[in-house]
Amino acid sequence: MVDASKSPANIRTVAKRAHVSIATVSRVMNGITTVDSKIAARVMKAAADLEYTPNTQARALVSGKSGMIGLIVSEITNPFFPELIQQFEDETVKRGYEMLIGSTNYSTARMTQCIRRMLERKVEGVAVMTFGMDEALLLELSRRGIPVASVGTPDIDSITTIEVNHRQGIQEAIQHLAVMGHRAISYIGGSLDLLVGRQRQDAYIQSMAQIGIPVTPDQIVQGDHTMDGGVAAGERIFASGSIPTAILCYNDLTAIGLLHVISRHGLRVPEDISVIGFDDIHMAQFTVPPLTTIRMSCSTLATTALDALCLGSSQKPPAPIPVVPTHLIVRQTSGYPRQGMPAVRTSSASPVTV
Amino acid sequence: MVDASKSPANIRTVAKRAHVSIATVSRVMNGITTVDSKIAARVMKAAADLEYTPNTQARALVSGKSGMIGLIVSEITNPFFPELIQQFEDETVKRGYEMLIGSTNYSTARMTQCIRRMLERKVEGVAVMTFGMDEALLLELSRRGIPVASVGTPDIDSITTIEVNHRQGIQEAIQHLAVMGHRAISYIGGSLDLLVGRQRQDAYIQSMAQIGIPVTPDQIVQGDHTMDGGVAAGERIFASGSIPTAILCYNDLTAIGLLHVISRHGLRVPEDISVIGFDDIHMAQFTVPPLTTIRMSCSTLATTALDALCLGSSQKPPAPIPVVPTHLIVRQTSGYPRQGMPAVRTSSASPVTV
DNA sequence: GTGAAAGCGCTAACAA
DNA sequence: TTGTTAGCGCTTTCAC
Repeated sequence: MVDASKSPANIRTVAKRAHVSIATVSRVMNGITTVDSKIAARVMKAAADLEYTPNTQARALVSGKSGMIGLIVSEITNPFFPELIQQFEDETVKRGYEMLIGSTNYSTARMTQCIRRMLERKVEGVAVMTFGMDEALLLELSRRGIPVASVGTPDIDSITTIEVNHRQGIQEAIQHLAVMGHRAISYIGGSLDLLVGRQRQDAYIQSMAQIGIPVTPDQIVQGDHTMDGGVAAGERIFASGSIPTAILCYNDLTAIGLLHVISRHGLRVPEDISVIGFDDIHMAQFTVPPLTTIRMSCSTLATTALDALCLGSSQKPPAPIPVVPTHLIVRQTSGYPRQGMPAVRTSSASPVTV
Repeated sequence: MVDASKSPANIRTVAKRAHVSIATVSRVMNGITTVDSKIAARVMKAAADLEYTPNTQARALVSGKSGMIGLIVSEITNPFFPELIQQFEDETVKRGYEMLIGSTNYSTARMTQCIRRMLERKVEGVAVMTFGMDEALLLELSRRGIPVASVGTPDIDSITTIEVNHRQGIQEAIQHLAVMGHRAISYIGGSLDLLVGRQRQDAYIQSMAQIGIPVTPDQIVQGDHTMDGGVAAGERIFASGSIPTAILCYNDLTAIGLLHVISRHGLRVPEDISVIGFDDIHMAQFTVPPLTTIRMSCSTLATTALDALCLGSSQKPPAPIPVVPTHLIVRQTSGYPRQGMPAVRTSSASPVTV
């Protein structure tokens, strides 16, 4: 053991101590097997004694590989993303990479900044999990030779698209509701600026058509993928006076906001209104009552993206578009509708008379 | 505009195009003002034309500064941490750094790995927000000359400790309950392996003593800072048969799990049981009913830690220990207790008549 | 005010 | 199998 308070050991120090050349040290540290095992052992010991860790910067500089993978998410405060990030971190570290994370908060300025940071740090690949992103920015990356895997991007040759089959889960949800007798099923959407916002809304409309109910505009309420947005949308529905028997939400956060509003208005879930979310964040199991929702597996998303980035392998495969499935998870916010319109209860908060 | 698909521009390319030396380019890129403004402009233009971005690796190699700050958190899936990370990201980027994140998941192996990664990447400082961490690991960092700011670490000279005044918020909570007439106030704790777990529990015990109620062992139930832990602890309380009129929880996640259990048992919050959390995660505003909780400001935590890392300034100040306050936020899970024990209701589903 | 040149710590040709 | 050496792209003296 050595006093490491002085400048840390470098490859030369180790070489000297092991009585070999720096090339040999380099080989040993990189697991090149053509080194005599005796010598290798000596080098390892010297490295250990000196607490030597290879300088990543130098290694990156000469090899041109930074050993970092970028992950761009929309907002880290939406619990879905931390769960995704967690998976990502595990996977990247497992593959010997470092994860560089960036969040866009739906702002173009931040997206641009994110991309610039990724470029500067010379990431070896970028996974874009924003579910909708300025195409030009993505092209900027791939134009510079950086592999990009992005969910729900329009067809661009140089970018690996990962499809999420939103349709499937939403269809299951609508049918689940229809089977129980729901007809008045509204939808609180996410931003239509995001591709995923449009996709989920389309899926809702089509699934409704499939059960023979054409959607009217007033059945679609605009949300913004936050709990606050869910609250606002919920309030608008209550204010409209025509309360559906079931509401499908763009995501779980929206649903949680909605549950909050419903409770405030003294109605009960699912007796008065059924609520279905999307994402199946962990929290969904613990809402009151536990949230029926559509699961999108974030571990699948993470591994798919990382695989698509083709790390290790030399070239991208001809890429059959990977598709991530979604499925309905039935918990307790969905149930049989009452006959007719839900009765509004008198409540301490704010009685609504319909 | 130039075809960037070929190898990216470097400092030499730019120098050539601007008809200057690489030293001058370097000066311009680093904002050294001794450069003739005409020349500087020419360099800027050349750089822009070539879409030149300085190579961070090379810069790091020669300067010995990586431009990265490490942030170590316990678990990214506890919403408190993403909120903290968000603040951190904003702050580090604002200060011109990159954030390298690591999560320990309370596992020593992962902590070790985290530290190693930070060391390898030559971070210029590490903020440890795990609220309890192997001291040796922290020393390892500071022994190598890396500034460390850590919350709730025992006195170590080389490490900046950030204190959180858990006591204050918990005292406010207990008094808030006491004033309303609660006497039977239980506590669902976090892991006592974590310093913060011990601190909060002590604060609970002392605050109870302050209102004249010595805590008996059965009033403290062990949780594990997760929603599942909250559920389990709640179930144990119900199973014990002696149900308190109020329960203080180690954190909001625990409280959310507890709310879930209470609802399942057909009791009402706060009429039957008052519940108080800790952290004030954003979600706390949207639970049903909205959660009374103790706020620990994560932006304060982030900026305090970053300031403590003394980035930019040359040396650490003599460091009066920074203290982050906590405060009670009263929402709707706390209220007046009923007289006597809460009545246990027959079913979870059926309407509650009050 | 500007340029030439010496490295930062490492990898990868190439030699031996 | 091992060693020598030439850079990777940049910052930073030190001359001019």
